[in-house]
Amino acid sequence: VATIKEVAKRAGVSVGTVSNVLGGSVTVSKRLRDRVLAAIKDLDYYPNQVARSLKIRQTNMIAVIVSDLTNPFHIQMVRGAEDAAWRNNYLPVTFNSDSRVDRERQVVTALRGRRVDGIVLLPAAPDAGKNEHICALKDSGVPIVCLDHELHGLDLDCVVRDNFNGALQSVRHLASLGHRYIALLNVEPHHPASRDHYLVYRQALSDEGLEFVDPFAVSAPAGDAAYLAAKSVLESAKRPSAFFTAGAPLAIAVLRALKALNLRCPEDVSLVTVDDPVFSEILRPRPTSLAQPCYEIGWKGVELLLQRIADPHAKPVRMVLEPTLHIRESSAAPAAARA
Amino acid sequence: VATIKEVAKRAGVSVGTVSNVLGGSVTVSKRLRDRVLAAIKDLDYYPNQVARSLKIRQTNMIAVIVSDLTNPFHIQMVRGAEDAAWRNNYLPVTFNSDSRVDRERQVVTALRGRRVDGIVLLPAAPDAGKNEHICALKDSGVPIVCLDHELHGLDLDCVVRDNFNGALQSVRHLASLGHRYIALLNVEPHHPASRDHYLVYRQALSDEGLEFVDPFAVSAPAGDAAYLAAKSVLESAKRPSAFFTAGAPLAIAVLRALKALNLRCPEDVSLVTVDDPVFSEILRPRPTSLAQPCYEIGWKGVELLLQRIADPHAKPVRMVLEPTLHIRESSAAPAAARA
DNA sequence: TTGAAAGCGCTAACAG
DNA sequence: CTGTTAGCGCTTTCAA
Repeated sequence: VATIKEVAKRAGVSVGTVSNVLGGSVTVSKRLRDRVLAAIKDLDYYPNQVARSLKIRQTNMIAVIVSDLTNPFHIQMVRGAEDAAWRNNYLPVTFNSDSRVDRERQVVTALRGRRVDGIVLLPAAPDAGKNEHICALKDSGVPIVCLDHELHGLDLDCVVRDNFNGALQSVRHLASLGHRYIALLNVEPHHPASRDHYLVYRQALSDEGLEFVDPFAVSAPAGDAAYLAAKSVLESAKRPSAFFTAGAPLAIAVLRALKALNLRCPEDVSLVTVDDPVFSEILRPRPTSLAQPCYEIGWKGVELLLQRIADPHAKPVRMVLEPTLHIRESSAAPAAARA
Repeated sequence: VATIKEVAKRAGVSVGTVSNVLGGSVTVSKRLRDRVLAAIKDLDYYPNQVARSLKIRQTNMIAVIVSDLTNPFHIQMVRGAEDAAWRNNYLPVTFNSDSRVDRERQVVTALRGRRVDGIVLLPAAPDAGKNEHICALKDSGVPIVCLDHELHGLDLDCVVRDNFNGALQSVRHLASLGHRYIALLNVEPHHPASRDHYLVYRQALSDEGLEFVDPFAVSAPAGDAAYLAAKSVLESAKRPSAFFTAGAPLAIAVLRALKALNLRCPEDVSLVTVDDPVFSEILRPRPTSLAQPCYEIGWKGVELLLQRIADPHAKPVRMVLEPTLHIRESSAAPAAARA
């Protein structure tokens, strides 16, 4: 591989001149510039960014770390972050901690040595107290912005989504359709968003003057447990005419339960769910759902990061992005209202 | 950020000594080593890998480029590649070309400057002739291995999957269950694997002495087109008792068609499909499917790459990995055989 | 404008 | 064993 010195020799100029045609602030005469360009082409020369990084003390790379590459939400964040980085002339390099704190630690350690200019991070352990490696990273002065979580006590820039307004919208949509009894199938109780969903659900019910029926608010991780939970709700004497579910796996569970009970959606029971980029495409009926601003989280995340790089001492920002309700086939007026 | 010089000063030794305790081949006396270690800890020193890379002329990074991060197959390849890289003390950095050749070109160009030690690549344009950037990359001496495709005329190491044995196994499985008429729902005709599937399907039928019925072999991209195609086959006077589908979206289409016609799976019609890591989990009945060795492709890809790095002049290797048939609920003996 | 030269932080001889 | 030093390839003063 050719070096700048070889290019200089072949063009009959000094290395300084080559460096200048390569983008220095100094202008080079057309005559020399042409010779240099020709030499570059002849030698198939690519400037060594490693050397350049060492000299200018920045790498022009930003790292994108997510905790679960198999999670479609995370993927969208990666895509958003990548696009924003490219657009700003940074090279996005992405890493997957695979939800393992030790792997995340490895990545972070490697990155420190590699001198990336900044990191957008979707943490592997958002709640647990095991984040000293992040803390050390921050203390060492590497700009970090946290995606989709706030790290307890770390005071980082972060961009998160608003679970409140979204869930509120969903329940209101159902209420405005005429539903009086709306059930909730929530994520497992210890999930970070679980409490939010529950609170907002109750809030929305009372806003709309609807009765809260305790056994209509259930939660389950996914799969058969969720199916059974949904089924039990639907078998109540006073069956709800609508369901709000906190995720696609849960929506699928409700759909299975409906089928098992010979009920139709949306004719007998309406459904609104937190969106999932994959399942929304294939579910029938097409689910009315709350699209999550994941791509935007990634995008805004690197924008925030770039600001932070530009001004390391600014006050940390907390940005919150709204989901959007997409009304599709799974929600309709209840049979009672239509009769 | 601390440098090796500062560490040396604080420990009262030379930089050479620090470098040696940091992993040089030379041994350092315990006394000095302890002082150095202490200084490193005090200063929170992380060796600058950029400088190191410049000096030793290798970065210890390998790049993983896939064309579609939203594709679960690609994700698994990334995971396999990452794990293999970490295990071999390389830092895997992954990139997503988003199926755009221009983005892939950007990535590849950036990587050349960055001097990654090697690249495993799932090309954005496996068939099209628009791969001079890959060609140039190869000519410049960067080790590359190609995943899941062979690049026309480029003579690279590659690791691909075997579509033959897998499809063969699938049809044989159905035949051994007693099915006499097995339909094929193939991917769209111009898809690279389409022809393979078709050929193997016919081969397998003739191996098993089964009749090939031309209208039973159909193809469609996905969604409603696939649904309609499946439905038309199932409405034939002499309906097949089993289906082999070339992917999860197609399997879903068959399932939808069965439901629409009031047929059950596997009681009325059996189904075997090429596996999909996501859908297999949620489909009911659980599909008998041909698991694709995607994780292994990624893993073996970097192993091959490491060999290539070790011996740049070895003859390129073409490694082919077999899928595995997982027998689940969607395949059973046909009603006729059970009666 | 152009060229010469001093490093960026690290490793690897080499000499002591 | 330890210290000194010459670069790795590039950018950036500083003189000419």
